[in-house]
Amino acid sequence: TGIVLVFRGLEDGRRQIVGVHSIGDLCGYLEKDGTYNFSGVALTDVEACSFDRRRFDAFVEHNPDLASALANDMSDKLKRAAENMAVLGQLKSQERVAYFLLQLADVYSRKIGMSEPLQLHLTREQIADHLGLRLETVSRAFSLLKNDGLIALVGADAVSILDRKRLAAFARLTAA
Amino acid sequence: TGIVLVFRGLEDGRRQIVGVHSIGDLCGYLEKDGTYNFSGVALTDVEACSFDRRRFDAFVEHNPDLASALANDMSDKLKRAAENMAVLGQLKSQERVAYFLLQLADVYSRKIGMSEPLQLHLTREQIADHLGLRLETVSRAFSLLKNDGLIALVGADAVSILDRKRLAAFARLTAA
DNA sequence: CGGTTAATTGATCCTGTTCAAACTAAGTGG
DNA sequence: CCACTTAGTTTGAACAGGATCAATTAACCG
Repeated sequence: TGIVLVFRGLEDGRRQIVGVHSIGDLCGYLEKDGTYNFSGVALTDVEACSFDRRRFDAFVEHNPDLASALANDMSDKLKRAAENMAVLGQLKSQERVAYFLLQLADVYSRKIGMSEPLQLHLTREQIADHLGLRLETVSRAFSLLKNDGLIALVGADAVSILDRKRLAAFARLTAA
Repeated sequence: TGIVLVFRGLEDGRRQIVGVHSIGDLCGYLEKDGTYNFSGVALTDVEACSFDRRRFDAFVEHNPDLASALANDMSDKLKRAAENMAVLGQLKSQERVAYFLLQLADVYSRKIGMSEPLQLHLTREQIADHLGLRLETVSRAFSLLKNDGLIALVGADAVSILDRKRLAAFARLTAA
């Protein structure tokens, strides 16, 4: 349970949030050698299960079903990662924010049965780090989308999607 | 053998190159369902082996070594993908180009024993699509790096790295 | 050698950054 | 209960890095 942010940081403080892990996600099991290339922060209280690497691998080896589930998970992460590259490389600020919201809505509806309005759990700055923008730009994007009637801001940490269709059209790549 | 570009395209022509596959790489084996989310172009003549999906999976199941090799490959791709996100999200044009060159040099030295000067095999536009820039910006970045004495341009499709140290310092994230 | 494609360079414009100020919401202690 | 603090958000104005448009130059090939 809980939400964990995985990110890559540069020495000068810039950082890129690389994944948002929540309930049921595998996390950090990808390092073969001892090195961790990414850092994580818990945003909420987190409950996690940890496994001994060797024993886990051994167990997987004898459970083809689990192995293929893991492979699927990886392949899914990879797909998502590639998608995010397209977002970071091609989309402009408002498109990125629109995409982010749809992605989030998708995760929520899949993990927990749809909660409207959408709880962000992330500050503007964290969203910005995720999307390769500055917090001010994210804030402006929210305002613009609100003025266009696509979303509504509920407090500072929640959003309602008012016009999903148009929002999706806005985020050229459809999330899911 | 050969070089394949994997990319994600939007309807309006923008596209993000998501991976550069060359000799020995697995390619496109990640789709569990029938859907392909990414496209590929062969830059050079390509020789590839294709396998029947079912039989391949079955074979993997009985070869733990192969299975773990595949898992390693995936995990490596994932690491690289996350790294690229940081590049796309945080670095500025010249840093991206510097990173790209180091990454390329690394691949070459690993796959083929170091070939100096570095053969790009990509047009400025393809590099731009890879780095989330425009071809003009890439060209300017090359020029600037050249004027700073970090690299030398050999014809239009090859580059010599003159000062690897400083170049690496320039690309805040070290490739490899 | 001429013709074609890609690369370079220049000038202008626009998006997002940066710096700064004002505003909001949620605590905290008197 | 209310003034005061603090962290986060919103908004504004000036600036900068890339994008875009356009023209020139270089490399390649028949």
